[in-house]
Amino acid sequence: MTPESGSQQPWVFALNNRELVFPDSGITGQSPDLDLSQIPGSSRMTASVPEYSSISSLLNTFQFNSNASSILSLPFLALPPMNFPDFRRNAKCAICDEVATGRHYGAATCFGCKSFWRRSIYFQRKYRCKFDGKCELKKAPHQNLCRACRLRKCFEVGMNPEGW
Amino acid sequence: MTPESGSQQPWVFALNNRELVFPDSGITGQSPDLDLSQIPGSSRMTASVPEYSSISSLLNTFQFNSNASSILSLPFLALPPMNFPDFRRNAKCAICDEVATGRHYGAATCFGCKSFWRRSIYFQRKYRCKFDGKCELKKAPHQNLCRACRLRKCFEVGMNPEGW
DNA sequence: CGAGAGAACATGTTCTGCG
DNA sequence: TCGCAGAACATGTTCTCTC
Ligand SMILES: [Zn+2]
Ligand SMILES: [Zn+2]
Ligand SMILES: [Zn+2]
Ligand SMILES: [Zn+2]
Repeated sequence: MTPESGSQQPWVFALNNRELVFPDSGITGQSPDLDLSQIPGSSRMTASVPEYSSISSLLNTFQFNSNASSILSLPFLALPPMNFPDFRRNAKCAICDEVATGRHYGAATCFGCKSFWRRSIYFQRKYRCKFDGKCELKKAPHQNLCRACRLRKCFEVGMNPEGW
Repeated sequence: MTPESGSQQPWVFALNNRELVFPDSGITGQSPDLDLSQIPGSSRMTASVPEYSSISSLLNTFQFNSNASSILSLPFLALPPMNFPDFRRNAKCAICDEVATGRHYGAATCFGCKSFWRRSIYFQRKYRCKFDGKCELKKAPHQNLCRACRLRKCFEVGMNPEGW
């Protein structure tokens, strides 16, 4: 699937390593903290977006039609600017099932995952999953998220260990 | 409504200040940490319980038919022993919308409310509600429960400030 | 002003000791 | 062995600072 196919459809572009375009909204801009070359298999990523009225529908469509080799970089790529209409209500944390509060260490995450990442890096934590390494990162009563699976996902999504 | 009316119905009794009876299950026992005289309006409390198969249905029926003057003492009163079948899955925190993990400071609460109470007492915290003093004590993303309303409910339910 | 890093603080979960 | 108080630790939210 390439931008040329399906002529009637608008497209979401990663123009190059540092630029995203949302043609439907007219938003075009550079993202200084975005470096696609560091995300495996995502140096060129496009997706068909038939139509959308909110961030959440855009993200869903983007995810559904994407031909990227790794789905894990999607939340990172698809994150629109903070002033995009609707962002705050609809953006999902790239790590867990919370609402994202903004970009933290390069990814759209909630406050919890932001702090978890900072502390894990600062203390150089090593975790081991008690199960199959595929834990669902969803909050349940009286139980924290699996630390090993949470930290692994932080790395996969490309969170920056050094801040900025 | 008194135990004498509706002869066919089983009853839940607070026999006296320190004893509860669940006739349907045959459970009778003393509860050393139960002192009804300290709960306003609850020195004599009875309720009709037509039938029940689990704690949750018992609690619902108890709450619905109770003629107690204050509904706030119900979770305290209705709490069965920890070894009662089904307790762990069905007991609700007397303060918030979590699952209760046991009796803490005299009430059936979750770990969170247990710690909140201990710290509030230890540090002698005074809180002021930002709203109308009737906040719903239900967890929402990126927001803590209203401290003032939470602590007030802890007192109303009769949590013990001194531990035991 | 707004966004976000890091510190400070509040909250929630697990561990330890005791009865 | 079990229940729970309190301590210890982990997690989550708010504040402060800088850009
Ligand atoms: Zn998260
Ligand atoms: Zn895991
Ligand atoms: Zn609670
Ligand atoms: Zn309140």
